Amino acid sequence: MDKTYQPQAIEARWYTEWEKCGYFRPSGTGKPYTIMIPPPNVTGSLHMGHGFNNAVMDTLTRYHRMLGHNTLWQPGTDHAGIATQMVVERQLAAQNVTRHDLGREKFLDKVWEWKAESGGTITQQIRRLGSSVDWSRERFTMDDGLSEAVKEAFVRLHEEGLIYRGKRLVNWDPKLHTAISDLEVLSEEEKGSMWHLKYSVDGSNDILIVATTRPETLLGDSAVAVHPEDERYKHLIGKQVKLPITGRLVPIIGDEYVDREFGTGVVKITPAHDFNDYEVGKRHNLPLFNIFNKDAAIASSDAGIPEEYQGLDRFVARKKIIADAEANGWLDKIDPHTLKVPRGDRSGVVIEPWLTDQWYVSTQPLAKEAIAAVEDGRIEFVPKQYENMYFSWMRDIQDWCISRQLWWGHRIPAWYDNNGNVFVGRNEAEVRSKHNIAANISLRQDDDVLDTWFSSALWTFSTLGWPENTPELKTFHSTDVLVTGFDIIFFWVARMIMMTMHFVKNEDGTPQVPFKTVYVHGLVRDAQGQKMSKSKGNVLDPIDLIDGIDLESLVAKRTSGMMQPQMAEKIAKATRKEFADGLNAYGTDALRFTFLSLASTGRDIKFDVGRIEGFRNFCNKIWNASRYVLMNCEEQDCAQDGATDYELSVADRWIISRLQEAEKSVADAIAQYRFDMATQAVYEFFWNEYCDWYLELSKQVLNDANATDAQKKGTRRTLIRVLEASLRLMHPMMPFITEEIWQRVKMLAGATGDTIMLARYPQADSNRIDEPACADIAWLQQVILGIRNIRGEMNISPGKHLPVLLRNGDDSDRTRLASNQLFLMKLANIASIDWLNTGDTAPLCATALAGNLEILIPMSDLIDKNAELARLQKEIERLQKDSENISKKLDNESFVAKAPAEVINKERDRLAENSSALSKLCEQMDAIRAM
RNA sequence: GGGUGGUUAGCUCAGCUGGUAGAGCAUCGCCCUUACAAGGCGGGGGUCACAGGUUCGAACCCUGUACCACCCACCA
Repeated sequence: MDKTYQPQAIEARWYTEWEKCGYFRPSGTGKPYTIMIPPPNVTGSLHMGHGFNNAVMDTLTRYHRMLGHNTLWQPGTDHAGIATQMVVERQLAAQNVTRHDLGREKFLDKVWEWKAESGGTITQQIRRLGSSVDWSRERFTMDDGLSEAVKEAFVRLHEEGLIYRGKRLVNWDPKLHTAISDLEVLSEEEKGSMWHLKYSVDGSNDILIVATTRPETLLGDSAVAVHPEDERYKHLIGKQVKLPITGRLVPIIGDEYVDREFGTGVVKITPAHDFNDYEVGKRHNLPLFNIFNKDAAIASSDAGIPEEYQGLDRFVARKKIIADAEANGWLDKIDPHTLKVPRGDRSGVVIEPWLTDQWYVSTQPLAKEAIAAVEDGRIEFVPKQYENMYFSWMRDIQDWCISRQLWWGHRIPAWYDNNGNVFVGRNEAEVRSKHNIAANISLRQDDDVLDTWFSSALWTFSTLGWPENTPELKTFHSTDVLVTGFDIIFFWVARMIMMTMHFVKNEDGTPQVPFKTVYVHGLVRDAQGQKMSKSKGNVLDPIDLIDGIDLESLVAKRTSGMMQPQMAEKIAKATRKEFADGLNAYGTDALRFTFLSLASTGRDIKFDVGRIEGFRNFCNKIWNASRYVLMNCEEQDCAQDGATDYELSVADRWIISRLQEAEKSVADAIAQYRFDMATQAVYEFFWNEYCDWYLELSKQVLNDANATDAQKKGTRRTLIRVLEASLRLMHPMMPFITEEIWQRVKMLAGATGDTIMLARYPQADSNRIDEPACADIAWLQQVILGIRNIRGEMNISPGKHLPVLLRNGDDSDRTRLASNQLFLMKLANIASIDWLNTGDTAPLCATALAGNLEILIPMSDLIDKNAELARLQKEIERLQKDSENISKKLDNESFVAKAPAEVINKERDRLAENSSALSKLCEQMDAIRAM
C-alpha cells in the first residue's frame, strides 16, 4: 500500500468497476427496499445540496443492500420546464434570436440539443459521489414512458372532474409570459410608497381619499369600498365617485374586507388586478376591467383609458399618473410605506394578477387522503415537526394551476375545435372517436404545457412503469424513504402524496403511499451561515472538494458569468482571503463522511472546510492503520483455517467487545436517521479505540519474543478480523476507501466475495461482549493515563523510561498487573514496576491514583518538587469542590428521602472514593513537603 | 398577524425517558517512538441567552422575555 492515502488514485477505478459488474441493480431476493432519487434538473450541475442528499441516500442504500435487502435506488432527471427553457432562451438571446423567431418545433429541437449536450453532466457528477443508483433504470421526466404516465394521469383526473379549465385571476409573470402557481411567487418586503389620491364623489363636493400602493391600477377600478360600519363614510355607500383620468363613474360600496384602521379606510377596488379585489368584485357583481397586456403594459380596454396611457409599462404609467395627480390637484400626499412585493421565483419580476384561462387541479379532494396518511402514521416525517408545516399547508390548500405558457414540457392533452369547445383525451384520435368528431372538423391541441411539478408528482410510480401494473411497481412501491430538503415539501412532497394515493392502490383498493418516511434536511450553507449563491460568490462545488482546485481557478469560477459583474472584485477578495491555498483534494469519502457528520436534526448545515479536512485525516488514519495490520498479517498465520490453536488476549476480547457496541450504535443511529451519530460511533471506535489502544497493545504481543505462537495468532486474527468488520461497518458511509482496503484484507480475514458492497453488514452480537476483559482494559487505561498525565504535566520527555512504584492495591490490582504488566510497561514507557507494602514510606514521588491503587513515580532528579505540589493541589481542589457538592446533596434531607436509592448510593460511593483519594493526595503532599 | 426551529467551550455542533456538561476544529506544552507529523502524548477552556416556576435535583419539563433564522397569511 502507498504510504499516504491518495483518494483520487482509488476512487476513479472502483465506481466503474461496480457499475460494470451490475452491483447497483436490485438483487432480486430479500425484502424490497426502495429510494427514489429526487430528480435533478437534467441540464443542471451538482451543488452541495445534491452532495448532502446523495451521501444520505447512498448510505441508506448501501446499508440495506448489505443487510441483504432487494435494494433499488432509482435514478433519473427532471426536464425542469421554466429553468431549462430560460437557459436555452438566454443562449438564443446572445445571438439576438427569440424563441418566437424560431417557432415552437425548432425551438424544442434546440432544447433537446442542449439536453443532449449537457444532460450527462449531472449524472456523471452523481457517479463521482459514489452513489450506487441503478443506472440501468435511469429515467427522464420527458421520456416516452413517463410522458405516457403524465398524459394518463391528466386524462383520468379530468374524467373524474379533478382537473378543470377556468378563467380566473392567476399569478402572471410578465417577463416569462406564463402563469405560475402560488408557490412560485415569493413575497419580500420592499420599500415603496403609499399614495393618497382624491376621488370626488359624484353629485356633491365630497372628496374621498383612497390610499393605494398601486396607483396605476386606478385605470381599472370598478368601485371604491369602505367599511359598512364606518361612521365617516357609511352615508356615502351607494353613491358614485368619478375616477380621475378616465372619468368613469364607479360605485361606493360597503364591504367588511375594508380595515377602518388602515390607510384612510377607503380602498379602491380593481377586481381584474388584485386577488382581494377580485373576491370583493364577485360579492358585489362588479365589472372587471383588464387594463394590462401580457407584458403588464397598459392595454387598450373597455375601461376608457386615454390613448396617451396605452402601451405604457405599468411602472411608467404609475409615474405618469402621479405626475398627473400632482399637476391636477388630486394627489393628497405620499407616505413612505413598506409592502410585500410578489416576485416570480425564476424571473424576479413583479408578478401581476391577470385574468386568463388556465387548467387547474382541484386539490381539496386529493388532500383529504394525503392528510390522513400523515395523521395516522402511514407516512412519517423525520424530523417530526415538519408534519405541522405539511398539515397547515394541506388543510388550507388552494387549487393548483398546472398550465404554463411555455413550450418545453408535457403538452396538455386537450384539443379545441373552432367553436371553442375543449376535448381531453390521450391523443387526437381518441378525442375524435370519443366525441364523434368528424375528420373534416379541425382540432387544435392546447398550446400550453404542464407545470414541471405535475410530472414530478408522479415520480415514485411513473418510474416503475405505471400505468402498467409492472412487476417493479408491485415489488418496489411504496418506496421506503424520500430524502429531500424542506424547501420542496409543498412543491413536491405534498403533491406526490396526493397523486400517488389517488392513482396507486393496493389489491384491496386502499391507497398506496409514495413513501413511508420523509427524511427532511436543511439547506447547506457556507461557513458563515450564508445561503450559497452565484451572486454572493460563496458557492462551493462538491467536485472541487473532491478533486481540489487552485485559488486562481476558484476565483475565476466564482466571478465568471455573473449577473452583477460589479461584485466580482469583492468576491475575488473574499475568496482569496478564505481559501488562500485553494481547496485540497479531500476525496469523495471524506466529503460524504463530512455531510453525514453534519446530518443531525434537520436544521440548516453550515459547511466549514475545516470539518472535511478532519475527516480526510480520518481516512488517512484508516489507511495507515490498515497498512500496519497488513504488514503484520500478510504472509502470516492469522488463524483463519478453522483450527482453534490460537489464544485471545484481554485486549483481543476487549476490542471485539467494543466492536459489538460500535455496531449496535451504528445500527441504532441509522434506524433513527441520525447519521451524525453513526459517523461519530465509527470515528470514535476506529480512531480512539482500535488505533489508539488496540493497535498499540497488539504491538506488544507481536513484538514480544516471549509470546507464544497461539497468542500471536490470536492477535493477528483479531487485528485482521476487526479491521475487516470495521471496513464493512464504514462502507455505506465511505465506499471507496473501504473497498480498496477490503480487497487487500478479505482473504486474510477469511472473507469471501468480489466486493465489499455485497458483503454482509456487521451485526452486533451481545454474546461477544466480554465484561471482565473490558473492566481489565479500563483499569489498564486508567493506570497508563495516570502515568502519562504525570509525564505530560511534569514535562518529562516521552523517551524517558520511568520507574514506577505501586502501593495500596488490592488483589484484583495485583492480578491485573500480573497479566497486563507488559502492556503497561510498554504503553506507559516504564523501566520497572515494584510494589511497596502498605505503610512503607516511598521516596520523593509524583502520584496518580487508580481507585485505591497509588501509582508513584520517584521524582529524584526528574521532577520539580513545586510543580508536583502544584499539580497535586489542583487535583485536590477539584476533588474537594466535587465532594462539597455531593455532601450538600447528601445533607439535604429531602434528597435522601425522595431520590431513588440508586442515585443516593452512587453519590455516597463517589464521596467515599473522593475522600479516600483526597487523603492519599494530602498525605503525599505532606510527604513531599517533608522531604 | 399566526406558526416552527435555534441560543451549550474561541468556532461548528452533540447532549436519548431530568441524576458528575461532551466531540471535532482551534489553542497551549512535550515528542519526527520502526502504521500514521494528514501523526502521538498531555493540558487549558463553559453562570448551558435571560427571568421566573415545577422538582430532592433542570442544559433538559412549564411560563414569560430577548435576539437569530425560517414557514404561512388578503391588509389596500
